[in-house]
Amino acid sequence: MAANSQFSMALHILTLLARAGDENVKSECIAESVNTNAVVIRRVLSQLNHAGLVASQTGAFGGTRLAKSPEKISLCEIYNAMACGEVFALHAKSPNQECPVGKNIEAVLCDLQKEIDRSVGEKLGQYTLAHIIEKVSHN
Amino acid sequence: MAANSQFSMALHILTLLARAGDENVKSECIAESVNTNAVVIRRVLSQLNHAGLVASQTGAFGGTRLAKSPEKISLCEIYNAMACGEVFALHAKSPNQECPVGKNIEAVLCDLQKEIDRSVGEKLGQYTLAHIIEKVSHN
DNA sequence: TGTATCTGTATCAATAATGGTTACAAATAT
DNA sequence: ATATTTGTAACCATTATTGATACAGATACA
Repeated sequence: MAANSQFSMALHILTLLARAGDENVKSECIAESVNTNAVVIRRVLSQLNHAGLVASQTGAFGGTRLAKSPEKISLCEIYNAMACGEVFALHAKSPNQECPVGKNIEAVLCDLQKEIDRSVGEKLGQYTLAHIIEKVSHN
Repeated sequence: MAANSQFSMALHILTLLARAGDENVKSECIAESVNTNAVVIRRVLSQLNHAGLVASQTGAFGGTRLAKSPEKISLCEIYNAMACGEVFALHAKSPNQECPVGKNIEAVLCDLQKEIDRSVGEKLGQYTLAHIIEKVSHN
């Protein structure tokens, strides 16, 4: 497949967990809603775990639940947890350093990239998981 | 290769064209500065052509030059010309429509995606090619 | 203690996107 | 006419994502 849909999956998963409250939710159960394989879900959950957004338990009656309340989880946190990368990529191979443009363009692009990424983070930071849950419930 | 660096290449190319003024620049010449193949450059130029940002001439002494002054080319126009897609992707496969979350999450994500993309466009729209040229020259 | 259950992760296959390369038709200046 | 240059098609290599199987380790419970 092509484009990275992990952020979308993460929002879907977190919405499901929020609705389950304190209950542990199994990856198999989440996979049914997302319509994919349970391992794909566990891979996303692993990243959300490391970011401290969810808590998982192994063993019988194990599963995953939210580690923070939905109001305290910003979409920016989720986006960063998934390490989705940047809005645009820099040159694949370094440009010709003997050309005045080639020599300087990388630094300029890098600054621009950081600014755009920061802008996306700020925009995402305006919303929390609670907002998403509310919109999903109102449709 | 992995990430899409066409927007970076486009900015590099347009900066080179701006410096050449009225002169036609050959794809081979641009390729040397970008450190890639001339066909890769012509592929990017083709998109910039369709967007009306550059004008190309075939034949001997042909090449490409800017179609508008750098002050009148916003980074948003360039970004859109490259059709780089979206900041994040929606679900690869449609979620389970029998699940209340699966049924509604797609529309919510689609709205969010549009809002984030619009935000990126606005941020990029704050700059023009002239800004990039100036920064490249000042380093 | 033994069993069933569930996570975490390694591994492999399938698909798709990007970039690099060669090739060649069409256009154009001289 | 000839040389030059663009515009594309076609193909390959590399890489990222997703999907799937397998299994070790953890855990609840009888």
